[in-house]
Amino acid sequence: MPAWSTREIAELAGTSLRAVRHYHDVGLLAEPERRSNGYKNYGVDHLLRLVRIKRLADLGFSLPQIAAMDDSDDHPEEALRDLDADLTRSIENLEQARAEVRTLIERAAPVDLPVGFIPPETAERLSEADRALMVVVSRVLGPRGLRAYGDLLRDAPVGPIEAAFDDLPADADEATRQALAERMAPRIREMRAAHPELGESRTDAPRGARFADRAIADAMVDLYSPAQLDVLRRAREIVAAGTQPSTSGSDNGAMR
Amino acid sequence: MPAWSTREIAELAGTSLRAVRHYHDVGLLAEPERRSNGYKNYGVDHLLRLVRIKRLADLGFSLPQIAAMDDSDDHPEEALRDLDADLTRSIENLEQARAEVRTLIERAAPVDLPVGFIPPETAERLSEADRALMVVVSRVLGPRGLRAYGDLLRDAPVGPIEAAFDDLPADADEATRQALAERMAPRIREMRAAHPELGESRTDAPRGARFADRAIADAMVDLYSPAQLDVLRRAREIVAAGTQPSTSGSDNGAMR
DNA sequence: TTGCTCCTCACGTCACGTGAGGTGGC
DNA sequence: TTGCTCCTCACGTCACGTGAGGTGGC
Repeated sequence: MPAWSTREIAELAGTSLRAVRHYHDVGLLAEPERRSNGYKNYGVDHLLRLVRIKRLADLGFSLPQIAAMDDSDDHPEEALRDLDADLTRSIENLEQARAEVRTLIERAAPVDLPVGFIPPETAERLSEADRALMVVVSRVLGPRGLRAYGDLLRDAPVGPIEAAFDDLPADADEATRQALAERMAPRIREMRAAHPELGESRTDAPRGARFADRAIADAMVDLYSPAQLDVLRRAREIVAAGTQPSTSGSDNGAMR
Repeated sequence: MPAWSTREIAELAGTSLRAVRHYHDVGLLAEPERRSNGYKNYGVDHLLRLVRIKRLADLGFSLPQIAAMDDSDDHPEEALRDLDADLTRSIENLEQARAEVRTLIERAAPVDLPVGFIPPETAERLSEADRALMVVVSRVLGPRGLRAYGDLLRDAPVGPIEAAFDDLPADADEATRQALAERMAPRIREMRAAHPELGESRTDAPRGARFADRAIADAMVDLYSPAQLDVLRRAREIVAAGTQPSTSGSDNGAMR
């Protein structure tokens, strides 16, 4: 008469002691007879069942799936095909993640910006505030709007005007701000001309153009100093004064 | 001033409401100021942090790993390489499982027997008891012993003698059992001659030859009827009487 | 008497999901 | 007053891991 202890069948089946008890708890494995001292006494039937459970679990079946299978069914074909599909899905998801991770490594790209949104060289020359703003923009715009902003950023000039804006002191006086605004206005005009699609960049925003506008405006208030915001406002006014009044709402000044 | 509600940043970041609260609970995300009514009021800084958490989590980092990262580090190269290795390991494990599942499907093989132990045609012609015994044997022997038994099973004859053994009534009388034993003895002799490696099949048993012997013997007691066991015993006696006494211990009668 | 094995609770893990029960703003 | 949103517990999920505290056999 076979007389295996819990530890023995566990080792025979290649599982842990706790796993055997867990299978008892969830009703996957019947409890065996006890000896007079209360010790469990497992037989061949338990080992067979346990080996089957362990095998199916190793293949990737969940315990409820194993419980639902007919124990006498040697070859549960449908369940196997379903499992194959599940495994394939899982593998694809992990491979997708790994591909992204490898892209990040190879291109030394920042993890925060969505891959492919803007090239790493572009990301590198952006100020902290600009990059933060880009993250907000990337969450709030639809794919079309995102592409428009990405293109804009890629072509964005980087020179003394931009540096002056980035480094503008919080207490810059009237004259300084007005002067900077006047230097920036032509730039904004150029960018809008080069990227007419920006006007419709918020039409496919997932949560609506209004929400996107407010989010971007709010973010700018948070990310730029009052002096910088004042310069942007002045520059937009100059641009507006020199052209037809825009019929679409605010536009946040075509990137600075 | 930005003023997003919990639901709003959750949707902006593409996470669930509960996830945001969970990140608060585990200290990954600071709680924002409250309005007078106790509602949370999130700002751009929270959104940036949340987007980063979500992004890293999607790539496969655990929350503790994310917590351990320097938030100002744009490109945590070492962590990315570690993650790449982790993902590769996970993918390999799943691919291994999928390969086994596909082998099972293609060859319509029974799930209980280890792949490659015996070919499916062989498995198909075994009796219930024999297959159960094989499962026990497969858990108790080492690779060398397993191979020996696999070879033995593959070559095992299937004819009237085996059928007579399988169908032996539990109340078969003396004469019947003795007659069957005499017919089986030559078969056993042949099998032992053809598979001399069987004598050492238990030398690489992971838990020791004694344990393996006892387990197999116990299993046979469970799986065969007393009449069948009696026939095996008689057949082994006949074999032993016609040959030199074996120096190695019991051998469970070379498969049945 | 001393180790060693076995037993039964029962909490911990991981990243949230899912109500329960209550309150504030329109 | 009626929905709708927000809030805070707090238990559930999944497959066990890991002690805690106690007992039996040599």
